[in-house]
Amino acid sequence: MICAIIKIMQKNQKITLADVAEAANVSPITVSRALRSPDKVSPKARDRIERAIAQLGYVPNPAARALASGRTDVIGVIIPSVSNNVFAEVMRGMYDALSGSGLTVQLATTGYSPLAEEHLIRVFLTQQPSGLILAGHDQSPAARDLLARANCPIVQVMEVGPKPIDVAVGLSHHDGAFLAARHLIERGYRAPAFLGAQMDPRSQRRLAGFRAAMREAGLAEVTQVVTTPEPSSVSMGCRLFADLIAHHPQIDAVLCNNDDLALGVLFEAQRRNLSIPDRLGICGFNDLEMMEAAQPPITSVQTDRYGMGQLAIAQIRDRLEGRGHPAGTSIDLGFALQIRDSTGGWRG
Amino acid sequence: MICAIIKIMQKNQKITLADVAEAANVSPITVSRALRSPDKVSPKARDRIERAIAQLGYVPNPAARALASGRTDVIGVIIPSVSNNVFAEVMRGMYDALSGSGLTVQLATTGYSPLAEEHLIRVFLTQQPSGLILAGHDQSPAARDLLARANCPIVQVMEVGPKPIDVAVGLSHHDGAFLAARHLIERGYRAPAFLGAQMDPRSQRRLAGFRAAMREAGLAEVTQVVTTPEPSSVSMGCRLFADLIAHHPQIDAVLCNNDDLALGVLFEAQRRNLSIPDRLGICGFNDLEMMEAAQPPITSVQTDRYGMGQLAIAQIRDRLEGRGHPAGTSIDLGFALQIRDSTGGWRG
DNA sequence: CATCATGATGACAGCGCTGTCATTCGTCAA
DNA sequence: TTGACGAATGACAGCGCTGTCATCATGATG
Repeated sequence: MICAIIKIMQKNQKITLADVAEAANVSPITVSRALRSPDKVSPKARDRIERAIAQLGYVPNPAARALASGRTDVIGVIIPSVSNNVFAEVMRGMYDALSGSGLTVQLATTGYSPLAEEHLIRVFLTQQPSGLILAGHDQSPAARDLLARANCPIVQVMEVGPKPIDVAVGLSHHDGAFLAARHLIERGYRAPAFLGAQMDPRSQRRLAGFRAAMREAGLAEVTQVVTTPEPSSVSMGCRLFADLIAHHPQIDAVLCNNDDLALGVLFEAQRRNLSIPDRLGICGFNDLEMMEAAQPPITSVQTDRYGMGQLAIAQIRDRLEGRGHPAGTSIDLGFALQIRDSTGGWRG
Repeated sequence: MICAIIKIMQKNQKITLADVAEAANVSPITVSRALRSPDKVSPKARDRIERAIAQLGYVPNPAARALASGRTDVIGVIIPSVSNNVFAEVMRGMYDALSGSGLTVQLATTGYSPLAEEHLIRVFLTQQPSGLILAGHDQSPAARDLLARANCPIVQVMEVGPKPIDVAVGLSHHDGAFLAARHLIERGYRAPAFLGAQMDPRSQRRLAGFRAAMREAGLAEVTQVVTTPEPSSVSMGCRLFADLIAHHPQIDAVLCNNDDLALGVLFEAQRRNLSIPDRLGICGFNDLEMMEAAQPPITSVQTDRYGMGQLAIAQIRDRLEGRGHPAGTSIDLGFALQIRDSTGGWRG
């Protein structure tokens, strides 16, 4: 075996499965099997093969594997944007859940364009992916059509909705915002406003939840809503709030579409010496780590973004192994309103 | 052509290059050429081929392409962690620079482990990538060895250092921190401290820059340094600062390893009613968007993370087209100290 | 001892595309 | 009209691996 290995190394070329086979003195197909389903190869052969692989530093060629098998071991992930820190946590969950699976994530971004999403879905699907992960439920009809025909697990993350294409993992943004808005009302705020940037579908549903709570409380009339299609940021929170308070000084609380905005509102309110939570209540969405650290700590709707990513990958892995939830399942990870000082704190 | 297309569609199978060829009434190889180098195909044929591609919805199979050509159109990107918001901006720059190139990014994370990095480099390199992007200059000797032998462009991002493997795009973290520390001294702070979490090599160099400035000012004796290997976060900033001020109440300024920590320091100082910038100066690193929005706005060392990502991809694209900088080039994107109220503000 | 089931292994072809040549065709100068 | 030349196109083989089926050795069974 040693001399076989030396001979092969001397070729100084890419090490292929055939080289490993030669070194281990078996046929290529046996090496392939040892890699794919080790239990179908005798321990003796397996041992020799493993040793040969280690000594030659063999790494399988995924292109050849994909071509021959028609599968790719690639999970396509289509999200609106990489710089949205909400997705960063989701991605982290995915990468962690991937480990040891031989699967790879292929990330693509739509820039919040449904057409771009449709195109990416089309491209991914022709590539025979092991799975597809999409953000949200608002795929175009054509895209849903493509996806319905797909023969790989499809997970919609971020949100649960009425009709998952296959499996959905997320939460109800409507309900989260509804609960947060109701909390503001319970705390005695009588003129809450909604601040939103980058009004994607999930933001729209949060807004709807806010409105529903206001209607319920008979406050629909006094409610103010300020939104912008521009990306969300802390400075945007400052600007939107400055705009809001300039035109509607009677506002006494703000439900923010996300935590970046909430932090901006906090800063801007501090600049204007509006005392929090007495003069102004602030509530965010997502509960980024910094909400609790802020001064005062900011109330927010906690979402399990890391868990969403993890679970999405886990679902696909389960499916590939014949387990997992059936098509049509929604997994609601829920949310938890984290009540902090910015809305008056916890009153047992 | 129409009836050829109908015939092909009826097979209801994957559309291959051969199908396109049949529909366009040319040989497969001509279709391949039309895709790869359109100028080598007559306009007439090209037109028919393009029409056939559109009507059939043909998408090339990258696995087959990779196998046949020995190239993959994949750029491997190896970074420590996806949840570090510094890398999010870099990634955004990369994705933007990728558009229209047919190239794809394959992201992998090391979890700050040099061994994991070495393994990933090995795996990526055997895959014949179009390029490789690495974070920093601290690859293991074995990894550098592998990389030196690689026959694809390699870009080290985040940092410029003495001996780039191929091309480096970044800045001097030492100098950035040095300048920031000197600024604190110029502002009259006489007992500055350094706060650091997740002390990766770049953080170490920032610390070195801080120390150099302190020595220069003859303040090495009074200097305090608090670090932790744990991940950086706003709450970690609160905790580290609480720890620091408890043991060393004489501290009058803090240079933070990054902006998360700086924000945490701001919040914690506010909780303790330490007035900023009079009782305490705060300086961050990276200049995340929220630094300017904070109350008071926080001084920070601005870095062009988006530009780094963009330039890294642009370098690889240039190289693939035979242009671009020669091996051994370092591109220093520099930094800019953004002086704000948290260190006393700008004094012309 | 013959028969069969079982597990282990191998031969063969082909996945979809592209590199390398060879061939065809039209065009122009001699 | 002929030959030479370049542009356009095609034939062929093979990239590295795996699915399918066939083969072989082994031990269990009656």
